Parts: sequence; structure tokens; C-alpha cells
Amino acid sequence: MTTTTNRRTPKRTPRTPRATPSPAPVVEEREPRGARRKRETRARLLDAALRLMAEKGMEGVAINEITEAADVGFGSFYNHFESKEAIYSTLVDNVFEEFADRLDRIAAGIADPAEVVAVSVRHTILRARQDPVWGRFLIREGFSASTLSRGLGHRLLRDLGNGIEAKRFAVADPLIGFLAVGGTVLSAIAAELNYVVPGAAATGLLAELGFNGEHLPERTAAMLLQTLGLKRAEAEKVATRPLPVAEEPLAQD
Amino acid sequence: MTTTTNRRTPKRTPRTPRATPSPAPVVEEREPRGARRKRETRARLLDAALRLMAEKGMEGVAINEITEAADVGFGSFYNHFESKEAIYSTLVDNVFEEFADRLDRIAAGIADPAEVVAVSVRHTILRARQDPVWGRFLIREGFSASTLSRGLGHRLLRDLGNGIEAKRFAVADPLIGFLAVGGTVLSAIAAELNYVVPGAAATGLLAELGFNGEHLPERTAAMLLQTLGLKRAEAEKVATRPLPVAEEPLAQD
DNA sequence: ATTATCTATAGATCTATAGATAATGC
DNA sequence: ATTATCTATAGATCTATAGATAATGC
Repeated sequence: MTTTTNRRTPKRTPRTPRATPSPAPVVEEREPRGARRKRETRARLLDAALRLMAEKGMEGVAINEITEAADVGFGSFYNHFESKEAIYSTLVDNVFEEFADRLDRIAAGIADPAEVVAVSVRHTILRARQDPVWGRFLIREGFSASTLSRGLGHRLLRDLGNGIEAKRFAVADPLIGFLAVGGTVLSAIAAELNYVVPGAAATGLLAELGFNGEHLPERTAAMLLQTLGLKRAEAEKVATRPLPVAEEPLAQD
Repeated sequence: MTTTTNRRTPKRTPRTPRATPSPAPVVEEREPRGARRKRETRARLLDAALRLMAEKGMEGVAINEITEAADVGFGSFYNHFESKEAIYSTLVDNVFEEFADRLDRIAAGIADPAEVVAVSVRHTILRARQDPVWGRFLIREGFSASTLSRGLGHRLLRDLGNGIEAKRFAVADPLIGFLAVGGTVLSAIAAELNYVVPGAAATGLLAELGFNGEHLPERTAAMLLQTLGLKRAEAEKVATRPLPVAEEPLAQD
């Protein structure tokens, strides 16, 4: 159409066909100003809901608790979500998909399928340690059909398949292998959450077994690699290789 | 007081220090008649609560739902429980303690520690299959501090200790072994519940892996025995030995 | 003018209790 | 007379919506 319109590519408004100085204006005048506010309110609601629902479950949280925790007017909730179920299901989708994507980025450069699994296991347990709210939410949802089959579950299945195909894993019963990896990771996270956080109860028993949560990520990974058929020494070696981390802690959205 | 009052042995009164004719009167005139009614109402409430709360969680169930499902007047609830929390916590205690006791009876005659673990694993998965409500409740509570450390968790810990002491298990990291057994059993149960029950979702992925829930109890047990250090052939042999069952399906209380 | 937020509130739901009813046990 | 159940209900809590207020974008 117009001849000199290119450049600028504003996010959504097809205005100003004039030629503007090309060096992508670092000015943040992009986001339509009010839309940003909307996004932030939504993000605050999701954040508050995650905190509350991880602890008390979806049913245990009232919508006004969420809006209050988010410091948002009660009615605003309905600008963003139809119901409590809706925000919960958005959480389930977002939270684990986001993490699965991060795992994919971290593991992108790793050639050894065994190391991919080990790194994923370690990062999952570490994430729960750094962010107990996230950990509790994972425990709560980890056995649901959607977590098992989408996002994290799907990813794990793919990684197991790669390792089997490459003959790196020798596992007689892949289904049980899959269930063992998933279940053991969840149970390691639960143990750590119960051990570190609460007052007394769990500590007794686990301490009896010499709990010692040290190196839990690596020890869990080592155990699971053996379950997948690696020899013990090899499993421990792979499970303690330097842990790659995500590149970009910049874009914090 | 009176001289010839004995017999009858009412439930709680520390009366009649007289010598009572020992052969416990088989006559059922024991239970004070109205106390029986009370027990039954309580049992109906617990039963209904288990069904509802296994599905929707404690918070997701209203007290009047429970009384309605139990076919009991609303106010009667408070004759038996102070609150929703109280009945839930009674459930958690009862349900798993009862099963742990049953496992103990079943495993009483087994000498091989590996077989004890295998039988426990198989019976747990079978129980969840036969009684999905129980299975869902176990999934929901399996990672809680109390389940982990009391009842079933405690029992598993003891069995692992026995096997290690007897050198039947060769496990480098007992803590992780404990977590692996517990987590894998839960995840096997979750997979079966999601596979058999729901409409579609989970089926896709697990089917892709060739789900085939056949022999899930034995396959899970075999995998876990290997995790505990048994050789594959040995593990499979132990995991498929004839399964002992509870003696008394009589007393159905 | 449009858009997103906020406050206020009607109606539904839920909890806990009070008091009535029915059955048991003396 | 005692005990357990039931029905009825007050008060609290929660959801969903209506309408007012404030800010943005033209």
C-alpha cells in the first residue's frame, strides 16, 4: 500500500504511515498504556491465587481473599476471570507450561539423554526448594490427568523415549519407569517441604531414617538413573555433573 | 452393690468386681441398643464424607452434603463431630491406619523382607483399583506429613529397614529408596485412576506409551524391588509369587 | 468515548445452635 | 429421665452483578 510505511511496527496500531527514524525507539511507548494496567492487575490476581490455592486448594479460597491479597477491587476479578475454577485452571496451565518450557531451554544443549533427565529432575526439586509455593502447587496437581499427560508429563515421556531409543536407558517396563520418575520426584519434593517447613510431625520419622536433605536433587537423580538402567557409578557421575542454568534471568514477566 | 448383678458386662462401667463366668456370653444383647444407633449414624457420616471428600477435597464439601448423602438430619452431624476439619482428620486417621493394620496381618506370615514389600505394594494398588474412592483419598493425602510419617509411611520404613538389615536389599541411599517406593506406588494408582475412570485426556499420553494397565501391581512391585537392589529376574519372581489375602472378610465394620 | 477499576448489594449458600420430636432404658 | 435424632433458623460468608468513579486515548 503506502510506500514508506515500514519501520516501527507498533504493537497493534496501524497508524503513522510517516517515515520515522528507524533505530527501534527504545522508548516504551508501545503497550497502549491502559492495557498494561490490565495485564498487571491480571498478573497480581494470578500471583495471589497461586499463593493461596497452593496452600489451601482451589475450594478453600474465596474470591475476595484473592482480590484482597492482590490488593484489587473485588469486582475487578470478573474483568479477568469468569469464576474461581477459571483462574485455577489458568494457573495449572500457565505454571507448569512455563516451567516445562524453561526446562526445555536449559536442556537444549545437552546431548546425553541421561543427563537431560538428571538435569530436569534436579531443577524441578531445586525450583520447589526455592519457591515452596510452587512446590506445594506441584504436589497438589502432580497426579492430575492434565499434569500427567500434558506439559511436564509429556516432556518426561519424550525424554525417556529418547534415552531408550539411544540405548542409553535399559528399562524393561517403560510405563513403570515413567511413573517411577514422576512419583519419586514428587515424593522428594513433598518430603523436603514437610521436613523444612512444619513444626514437628514428619521430622520425627524422616530424621529417624537420617533424613539429611542435603544433595536431595542429586541423590534423587542418581537413584532414578539407576532405575532407568544406568550402573550406579555412572548414574552418580551423570547426576552430579555441573548443573546448567537458564540463560535469561532478565525478562522477569 | 447388689449381689447377683454380674453377667452382661456393660461396655464401660467398672462395676461388679465379682467373679464373672468367663465364657463370654455369645448373646448379642451387649451394645446398649441406642449406642448402636449412634455408632451407625457416625459410620454413615464417615462413609459419606469419605466418598465426597475423596472426590472434592475437604473444603469442597459442605456439611449438609454429607448429612444428605448419609441420609441423616443436618443437626446430627454435630452430635458426632465438631466441624468439617474434625471429620476429615478422623477419616485420615481411620482409613490409613485400618489399611496398615490389614497389611500387617496379611504380611505376618512372610519371612522374606522383599516379599513383604512386594505384597504390600501389590495390595495397595489392588485396593485402589477395587475401591477408587479409597484410591483417590490416598492420592490426595499420600504426601501429607501424617501419611508420610505415621501409618503407611512408618510401616514401609520398618519393612525397608528389615530388608536392609537382612542384607536382602542393597540400597545405597535408603531415604531415596523410601521416597521412591512411596511415590511410585502413588503414581501408579493415579495413573490407573486417571486411565480407567475419566473420559479422554490422560488416556492419550499413557496409551501412547502403550499403557496397558495389566499386571500393574506386579510390574510396579518388580520395578521397586530392583530399585531396592534385587536382580531383575529375582525381582520379577518375588513380585509374582501367589498373593496372600486377608483371612477374615467376616467382621465388616 | 472508551475502558478498567472500584464500591455496594441482592441473593444464595453454609455453619452452628436452639428447641422439638421420637425412641430407649429404667 | 435420658439420649439421639430431627427441623427450623439466625447470622455469617460468598458469589455475581449493577452502577459509579477514575483514567486513558482520540
